[in-house]
Amino acid sequence: MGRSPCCEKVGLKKGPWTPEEDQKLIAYIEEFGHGSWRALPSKAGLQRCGKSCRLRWTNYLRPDIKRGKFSLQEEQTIIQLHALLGNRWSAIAAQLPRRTDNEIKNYWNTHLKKRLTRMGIDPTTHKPKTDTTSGGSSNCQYSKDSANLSHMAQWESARLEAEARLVRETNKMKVQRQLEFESSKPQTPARLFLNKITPLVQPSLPPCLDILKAWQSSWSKPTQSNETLNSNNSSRMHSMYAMMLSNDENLESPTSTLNFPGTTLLPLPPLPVPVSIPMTNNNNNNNIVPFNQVPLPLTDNTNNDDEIWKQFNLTKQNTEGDHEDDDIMAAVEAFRSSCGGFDNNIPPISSNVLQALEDGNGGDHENLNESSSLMCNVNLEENKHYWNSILGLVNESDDMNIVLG
DNA sequence: AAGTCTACCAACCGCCCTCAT
DNA sequence: AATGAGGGCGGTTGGTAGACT
Repeated sequence: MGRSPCCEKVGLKKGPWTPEEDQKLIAYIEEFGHGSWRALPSKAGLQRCGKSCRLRWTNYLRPDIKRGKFSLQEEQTIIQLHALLGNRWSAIAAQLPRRTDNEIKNYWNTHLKKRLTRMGIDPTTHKPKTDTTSGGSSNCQYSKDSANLSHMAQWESARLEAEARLVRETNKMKVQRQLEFESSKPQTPARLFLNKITPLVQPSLPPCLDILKAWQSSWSKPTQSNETLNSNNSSRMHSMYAMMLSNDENLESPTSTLNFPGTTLLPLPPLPVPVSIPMTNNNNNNNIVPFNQVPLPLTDNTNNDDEIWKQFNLTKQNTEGDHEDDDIMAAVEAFRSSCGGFDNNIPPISSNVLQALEDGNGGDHENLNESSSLMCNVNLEENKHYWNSILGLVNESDDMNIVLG
């Protein structure tokens, strides 16, 4: 026995909304709020089902929706989060202020997915597609490049997950404090959610700082060992190919500190010092901060990633076998140790992303330890090679586009 | 100019989850 | 515990506009 339909379908209009219908819906909601969606159409004088009204409002009519072209930063965020969360569009949307899950989903399907595919990356797994039908040295080189990309992705994935856990750990303490604080002052209005989020006051922090910081660290700092890289474990790819993918448009981003200046590899400029975002930005929010804007609890702008991973490995040894989340917690501990404690002003990350991470999308935990040692073993020459390889891949991709186009 | 193809995206559909009863 | 309402979510469809032949 199936569910009864949400409304009588007979006589109800379907298809595109007219401006008059939009106006009716807006006027009603602005005056009375949506209340029960099922009851709304008749009250508002609309020949639509409640579900249709809800979709129209949440995906199109809400005043706090940002429309138009996605920025490079947004693209990067989508790809990163998709790699972590898969097709959990609502969770991804929660990290992109003023974008709806539907819009992100469409953008993924029509733009990003194709771009990934064109780059030889499986958009589902975020792994490089392996071509077993052909051989040759160029393919060997490509495999190595892909492996390097994977290793970078492992690092990023680990960082993202560790960050999320780190912030959550901090928030457990903060929520309690905040509740205590809130109970001592008048209640603020509940936040409106755009797919459960609201537009946020953008902090001045450069987006994706965490990832870029990690990149800069791995790039700029020679490491101690020359152990061979193990390339058989691929992981998810994040912003490094987001930049590659964006190459067919404009690599210059107002927020990116990374550039591909032709074929010349230039040192990356120093990143700004992370600034703390106040726990309560503005008055009425749930302290949700875009995923990519959660600052690392760094106390200065020195490069401490190597130290982090040293600490990580030490902690890992001490906690091995305790829990499936040991890797993450070890990383958290490493952060904690290297940073000299938590920054008390770290904002929380939205719960759905954290939940998604916890729900099993941290499936690469087992790679964390390996990726840590891998990253520690990447030497400067290999990093140079890595970036040159990316340039090569990007150029190759462009050439292919020209030929195919 | 007309027909066809392609990309885009708003909207729909059906399943799932939560909550109240 | 079972049931149903309400709403959220992700996959898919279909209309439309622009590009191409």
